[in-house]
Amino acid sequence: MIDVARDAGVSLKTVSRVINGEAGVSPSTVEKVLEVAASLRYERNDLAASLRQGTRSHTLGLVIEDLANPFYSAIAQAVEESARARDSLLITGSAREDPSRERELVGALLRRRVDALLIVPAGPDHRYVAASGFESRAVFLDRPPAKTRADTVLTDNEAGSRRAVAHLLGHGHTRVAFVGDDLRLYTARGRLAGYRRAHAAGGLTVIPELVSVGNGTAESAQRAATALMSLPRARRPTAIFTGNNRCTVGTLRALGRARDRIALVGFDDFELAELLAVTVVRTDPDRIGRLGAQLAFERIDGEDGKPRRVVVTASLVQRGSGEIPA
Amino acid sequence: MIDVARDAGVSLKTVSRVINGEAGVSPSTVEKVLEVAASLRYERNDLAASLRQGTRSHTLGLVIEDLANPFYSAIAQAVEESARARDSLLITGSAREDPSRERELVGALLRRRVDALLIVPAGPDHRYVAASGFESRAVFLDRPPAKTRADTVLTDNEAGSRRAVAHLLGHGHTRVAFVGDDLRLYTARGRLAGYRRAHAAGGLTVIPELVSVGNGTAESAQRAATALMSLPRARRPTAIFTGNNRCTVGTLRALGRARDRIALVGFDDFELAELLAVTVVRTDPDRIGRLGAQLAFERIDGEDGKPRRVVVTASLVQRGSGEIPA
DNA sequence: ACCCTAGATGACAACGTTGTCTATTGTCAA
DNA sequence: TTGACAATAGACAACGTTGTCATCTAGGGT
Repeated sequence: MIDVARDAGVSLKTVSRVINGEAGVSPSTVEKVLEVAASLRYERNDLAASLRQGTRSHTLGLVIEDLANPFYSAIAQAVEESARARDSLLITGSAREDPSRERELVGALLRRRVDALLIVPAGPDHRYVAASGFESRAVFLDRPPAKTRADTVLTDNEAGSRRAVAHLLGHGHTRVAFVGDDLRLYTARGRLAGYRRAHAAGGLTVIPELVSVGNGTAESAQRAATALMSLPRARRPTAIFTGNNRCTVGTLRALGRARDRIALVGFDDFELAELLAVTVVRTDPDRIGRLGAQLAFERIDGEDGKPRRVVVTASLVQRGSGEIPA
Repeated sequence: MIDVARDAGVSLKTVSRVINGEAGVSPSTVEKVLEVAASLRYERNDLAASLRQGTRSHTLGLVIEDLANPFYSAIAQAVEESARARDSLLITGSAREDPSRERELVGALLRRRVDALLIVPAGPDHRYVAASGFESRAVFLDRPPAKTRADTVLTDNEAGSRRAVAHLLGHGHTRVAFVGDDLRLYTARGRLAGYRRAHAAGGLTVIPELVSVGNGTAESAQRAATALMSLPRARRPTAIFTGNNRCTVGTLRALGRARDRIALVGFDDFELAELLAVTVVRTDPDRIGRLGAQLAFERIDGEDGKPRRVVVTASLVQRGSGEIPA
């Protein structure tokens, strides 16, 4: 900018005014400055500007589990879209279910002075966010913060799951298996709780050997489903409820040709579910991302009330696999 | 930092030294400073630091088509992973095939002084990147830059596509349809070219009515495939080659139950392709992202040779759908 | 001729860091 | 005792902006 000022024969401040479109500069000066700026390929340094202004960096930070998982990338896409609508850029990092990685990422984003932070939490303790004093500008997505209070956007896991399992029970199944994720995950716990609640509501008891909990990979779900299908016929499930998209994929792989005989409802929609005729409980990552960004921007705009919690409902989408009778 | 200095009774510079782990500070001073820093919840301002240092911002910019498309989100994930390995953060934006959006994003990233830029280009002209003087730190992914030279990582679309179509021809098909994307896309052109080359190599002429080009959505591919299937039997294709993952999905939807009678090979692998027994030409977005990041960091590290071009091969993965005879 | 005002412009400090250089110690060898 | 040197610490400027305030000019009203 100083070069532009020199070449245009004006002061630094005048160039600043022109670049930022401020009033109070004569048209002829504006023209001259813009000309010189263009010829010098001048690009304003936004880092310096936001340092000087001290307030906004026009940047949002997003810490997510895994950008390659369609559920999370849909969230990221929605957040990015919302950020752009507010002239902000998005810095993204994947924590991969590793609490220390989550924490490092959060630290890096804070040091980079993001205006707000959206987090799909992996860790068992988020007091460190509060300790940094940033909890009022943090929004937790898909899972609540632990040992800390902050804005949160969640899916109604339990209700969605209850509905799915009730749907299966309604088709006459009495041996409905659960293939879910590690119970350290909030979402996994909620979904298992819904599974239990549906059983209770239907007057059935949960059969322990039909409940299996994996480690979050499609492979572990595949192994679990294979094991279930290898049970003696009398103990074998006639329906399976899967706890998330990876579990559903793994289970589908395990079922193979048996798909037509086993009822299946999965949590999370996925791209080809329609083609595979898989009945699912549809979560809405786009909505989660958008609502999260909205809460974040409200905080940025000065909202300083108590932590808020928004719950997004999950609805059953019938496509055939969940309607196979017992 | 100034507060820490005051409270610890030392100079600003000493605090800076402690925070950055520089040598030449007595252990007792280090301890005192760290104590005060912790009690004040001090977090270094990386923006100010990189402004002062002037060299690196430890940030990579990524402009991608659509974060929600698994192909691109896999690229993003790979780039983010590589960035982290070099202590950098990733700023991502989706251009959604809109050249002006691409350009805005690039501008925003340059103003934010990213160390390098990775772009999946949407526009028909990238001279603006060269005009900004940043072309030596730009890496183009999946598609080459237009009217400009810069580092590029591409898939070998033509060879992959040739292999796929030759595979179909090898199974006796003589009426192989092409369901592809808008030919303004580099990848779409390369894939169509491979389709033609395979025909030429097999001594066949391309049948115009079997070549359809959509607008990039799964829906347009679905319509195209439906139209193909509605042709009178004698003119109907016995095999279809689809130009990317969205085209494959759309075509699968259109085929529905007819899937068992029509051979199909798709370009791009997708998560459930295995389950659906779809033969594909597998592209490697993870590799593209990693190689792109590698080129970018080499430039950051001072490499200033000519623009480089890396080509990633695409290999045929047989799963059944491509092996249905004519 | 005088003052006043509005418009245009500039000088300067500040944002939060760090690089460079200098000052102050204390230690050791000659 | 002196000088040399290392270890430690601080002063100051600078990175590229922008907010605040001051200055300057021209024009208008009296």
